[in-house]
Amino acid sequence: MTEVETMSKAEWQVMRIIWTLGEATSKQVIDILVKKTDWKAATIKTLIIRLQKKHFLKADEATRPYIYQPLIAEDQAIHQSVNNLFDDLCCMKKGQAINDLIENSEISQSDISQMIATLTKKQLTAPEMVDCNCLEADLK
Amino acid sequence: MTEVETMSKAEWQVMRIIWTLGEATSKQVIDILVKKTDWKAATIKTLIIRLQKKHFLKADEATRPYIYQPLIAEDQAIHQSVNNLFDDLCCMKKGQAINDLIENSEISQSDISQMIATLTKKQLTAPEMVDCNCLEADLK
DNA sequence: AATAGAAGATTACAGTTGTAAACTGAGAAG
DNA sequence: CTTCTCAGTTTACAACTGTAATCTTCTATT
Repeated sequence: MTEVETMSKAEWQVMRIIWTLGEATSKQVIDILVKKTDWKAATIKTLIIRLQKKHFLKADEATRPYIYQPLIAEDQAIHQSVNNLFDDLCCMKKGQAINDLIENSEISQSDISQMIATLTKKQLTAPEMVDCNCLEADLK
Repeated sequence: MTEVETMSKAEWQVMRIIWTLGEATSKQVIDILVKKTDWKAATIKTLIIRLQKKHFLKADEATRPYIYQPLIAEDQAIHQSVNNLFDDLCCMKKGQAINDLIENSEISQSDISQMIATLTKKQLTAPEMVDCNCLEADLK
């Protein structure tokens, strides 16, 4: 049962293009993705249609090559995806997972400063240990 | 085409139990997950079978209630899942995504210190800006 | 106006996933 | 030895995904 509509990996690639361009025609999306992947134009069209059905994208049908616009902000979509994944992890492992991510990602100076600030603040109230709840029934 | 076998969300829940216990019988897994979710025992059995087919789990069939053991380490599985997700994100957005994660996760003192250390080291060589490659063909 | 080419819509099809019932075999209980 | 029960195996089925071909309908061009 799909409580909340989710974006598949392939659909995500389409959204990235449109988020970055702000809005786009199918031709723009297709041109870029045909270079970037092995997909055929028809595949990309299918993805665009599915994204509309899922309400992640809408077509401005005023003019003829439709102009597709995102119905969800990139930041929000990222937040949802990342949270969706982290919700599955053992609480105890999240810190290590994030550290791993920091090590393996290219991050700008300003984002690093931001993170250090966030962490420094968090340090004031952080628990000595976080314990594993993998065997417990979900509260709530 | 599935280059690398992946674990579905439901399957992940089964693995969590077994990782945490080290090894387990199906009954142990079922008892815990029946409390934790709405799944029926049969559903959990299916998941165990699929995990075996995917080589994430093996059954020690020496004794009769089989004893299931993980064939992949939790840390490694987490690393793979997290990377798999982050590979889809716009490079420019990863820093913010990680920061968001830090804000929303419960993290222990020692993990925080570790992260600050990682970040401090990273600061020495981090770029001023990371730029978006969403519209570019994949290099490599 | 006739027509080609592009853009959008419809149909397709196999593999994965969520979800589970039904069946079977082996050990426990009588 | 027979029978019940539990664990393990098979089968099931719809939704979602990856992947795409085909069909239809505009729009621009001759």
